[in-house]
Amino acid sequence: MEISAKYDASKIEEKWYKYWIEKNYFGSEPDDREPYVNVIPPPNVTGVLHMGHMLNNTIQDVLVRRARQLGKNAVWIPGTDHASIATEAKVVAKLKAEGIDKSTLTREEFLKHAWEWKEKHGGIILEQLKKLGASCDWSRTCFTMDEIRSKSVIRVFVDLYNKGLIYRGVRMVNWDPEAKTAVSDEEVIYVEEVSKLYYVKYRIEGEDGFLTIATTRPETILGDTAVCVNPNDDRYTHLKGKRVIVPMVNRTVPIIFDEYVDIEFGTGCLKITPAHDINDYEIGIKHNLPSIDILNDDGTLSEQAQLFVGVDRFEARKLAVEELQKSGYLLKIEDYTNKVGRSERTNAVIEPKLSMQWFLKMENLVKPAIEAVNNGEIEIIPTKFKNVYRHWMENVKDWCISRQLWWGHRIPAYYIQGTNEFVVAETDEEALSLARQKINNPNLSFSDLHQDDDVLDTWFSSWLWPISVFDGILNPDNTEFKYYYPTNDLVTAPEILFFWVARMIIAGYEYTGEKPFSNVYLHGIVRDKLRRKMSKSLGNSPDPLDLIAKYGADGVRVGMLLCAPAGNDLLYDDSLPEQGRNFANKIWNAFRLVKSWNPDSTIAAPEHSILAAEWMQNKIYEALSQINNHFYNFRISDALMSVYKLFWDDFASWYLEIVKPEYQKPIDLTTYQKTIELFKELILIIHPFMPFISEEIWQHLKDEKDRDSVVIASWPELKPFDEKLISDFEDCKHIVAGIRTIRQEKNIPNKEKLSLKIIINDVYSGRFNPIIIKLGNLESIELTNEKPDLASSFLVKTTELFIPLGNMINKDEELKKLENELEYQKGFLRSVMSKLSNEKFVNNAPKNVVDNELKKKNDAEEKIKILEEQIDKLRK
RNA sequence: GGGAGCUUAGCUCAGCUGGUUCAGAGCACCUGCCUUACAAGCAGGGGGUCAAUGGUUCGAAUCCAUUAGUUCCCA
Repeated sequence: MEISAKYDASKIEEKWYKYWIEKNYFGSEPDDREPYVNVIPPPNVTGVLHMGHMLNNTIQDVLVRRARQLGKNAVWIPGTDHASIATEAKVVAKLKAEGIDKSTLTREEFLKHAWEWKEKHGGIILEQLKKLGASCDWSRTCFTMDEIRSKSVIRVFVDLYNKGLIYRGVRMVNWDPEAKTAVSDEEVIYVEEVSKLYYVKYRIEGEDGFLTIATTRPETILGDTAVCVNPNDDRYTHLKGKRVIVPMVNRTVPIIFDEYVDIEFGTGCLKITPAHDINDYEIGIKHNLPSIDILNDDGTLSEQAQLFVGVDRFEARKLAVEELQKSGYLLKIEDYTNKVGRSERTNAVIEPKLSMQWFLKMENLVKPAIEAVNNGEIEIIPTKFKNVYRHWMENVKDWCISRQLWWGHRIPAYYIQGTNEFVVAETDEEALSLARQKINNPNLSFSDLHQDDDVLDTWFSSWLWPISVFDGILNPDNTEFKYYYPTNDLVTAPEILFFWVARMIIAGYEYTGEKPFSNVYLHGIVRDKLRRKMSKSLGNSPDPLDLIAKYGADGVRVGMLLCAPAGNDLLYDDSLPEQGRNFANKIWNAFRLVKSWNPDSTIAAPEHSILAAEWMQNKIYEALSQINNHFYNFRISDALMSVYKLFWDDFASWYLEIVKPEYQKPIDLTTYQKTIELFKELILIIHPFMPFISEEIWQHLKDEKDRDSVVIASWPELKPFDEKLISDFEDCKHIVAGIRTIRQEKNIPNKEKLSLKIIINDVYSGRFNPIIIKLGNLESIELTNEKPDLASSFLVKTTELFIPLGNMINKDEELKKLENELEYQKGFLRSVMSKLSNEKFVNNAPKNVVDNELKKKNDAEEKIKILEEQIDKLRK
């Protein structure tokens, strides 16, 4: 069989993914095994796969595949999120491009377009995840707006309302004038921007004097209802009880006194616009001021502004400045840097705006969720995020859950026309019946009811995700929910710790009385080399599918993981997937080598091969114990690094080099079979990280006893390993390296055989001498008491080794080498002695530490003695 | 303004409750090799006063304090 020297991932990935799906290896049904359950953080229906998804889903897939190999009933639930604002914006834009304005459509017509759009684009990411090798149970794919999930959301809303936890109220909200909806605090991004600070004079009523205020938003002067100074500010105490005239609109408003005002900032005099600033709003309530809302929903000025009506707020700012300048009220303009809030979705500047919204009371809901993380029932990894979580939860504010959009779950509140009453119900029928009771009118008809026009925040559906994917809200007694819930590991980015994770924990305790998952694993954000976030606008994000095509899915997975310790950002660079691809190629070539061998049952296994196999087996168990431990601690990149070194360094560079037969010579059957066994164990450990190449090779190596696919084959069982044997082999490696170094120094070709003399002592076991002979290409190893003449020497621990080289020896060079080594050892001994001669150290330090220092002392003295003898001998 | 974190080799990071050879890994780098599994490779090698200062201790990269730089969260 002809096997390519270069591993070509593109040839096999699709084939094996199809095979896994056909065999339904990723499917799961409740049974008597222990379940292992992860839910995908549902990607947005508007999105396409980006690097963040690659990292997130690679980590999940590694965890799920390993759990499956560990014999658990593993299931990974995929799905998507309807993303109210983002999707509505996309659909509006698409319609606009087709010449259709949203305002000309009815709600039903618009939703029809939205669903069409969703059907067409909504599943793209999930399809792309298959290319990555994601082992999701696709038959369980959910969508936050499908029937079960929608009904669950409505059920929960009604329930919380009936519990008195949902209320309707006028509040200052973050208004996105572009999307024309309120957004939550978490969806506002504050960025420092350069703007201007305008100093404006307000005439004091009935006097000639002025008060000067400083503002960044002169257009809001039109909505001023007071001017405020600090009562401790001596400059203004004489103004008590006076009023000022607001420029442009000539309204008189009171001068009020409140310690909120910072005496140092600006002029120490603050204009108060309760309708358009959260702090002003609170002062307004405290001082009983009226609110004048000068803005329309789209960010243009309203009738109430009196001036610039219908003009956009930023244009109005310019006009206001001109007007103030003309009338002489503008004193000066300064450059000023302040933080401006922008909508995460539309990037529009957020307006604080008073409006009627729905809120969820959080105060009591968060309590069990705080407790669960405090007492470790839910672990957050890395733990530093526990603080962040606690801080947010303890200062949580009521959640504004309504959005002025059409795409989403419509709020199930029905207003009874002609009254100020409303009812909240899961269905139209129930609403009607409740409404009839409420106003005591049995003749009320459905046409007298009007359902709230708003929809719920998208997070109000995703916070139920681990429950609702198993229909646990509507049917809490169903078998699947009982079997699969609570889930195990939630893998996501720290960005959505509050948006999503915290709220899922809250919902978990409120609706199931249990945690929704045991571990929250937060990974970093994928950035470019300059630490910039990957973004479309910067153009610094590679297309993941291109990367998969170029480096193979396995290569990309390894690349993402190698550099992604928990909670640390990943600085993406093409060299990462390249390293992954190279690793795949290494595995491939090791396979090619083994495949090329011709086993011969008539040959006896050479001693070096038997020893190598024994060592390799122990080494695998040693590594496996580390790898298992890394997994236990969610140190996925460390686990991968251990696998990488185990395969590349130990198996390929050492083991295979030892057992490799001479060119075109057959290999003994025992070694051949043992090599295949070891290779298979390695493939099993590699599989979670590199599913495709591991399957390809498994298919070639497996025999009748083995499972049909590596996907369902068991993770190797950890067995005890011989640490002394492993450490003896380390000595053997050092000896081989010592020989190679001498070859390189003296320019001795590998083909030329050498001999090695080892001075007999109590510590050197000689156990791996046959291996040293093979790898060092030695004629012989001779154990002796005589230090030979004309030989190059080196030390491994306290064992002296010599390679006789006759007249190739340069005495001066050898002397110099030995003297350098001697100097180093003497210095080392001095530092050890300084510890040992310190009485306090000897008396206070634990015995094992002191003993260790004594051993270091003895070793150093031994080495010094050896080196001095060698130097003496050379000098003679 | 409040809070949290980070600062260890050129880069990205390990280093658990202070004490295994005056600190490890991967990548990068340097030197020599196209040695029929792999140049997407092999063999060998160099490189860090652990941000600074002070303290606790027999002993500090590790604990404490201060300072500087930096990132994030909240307002």
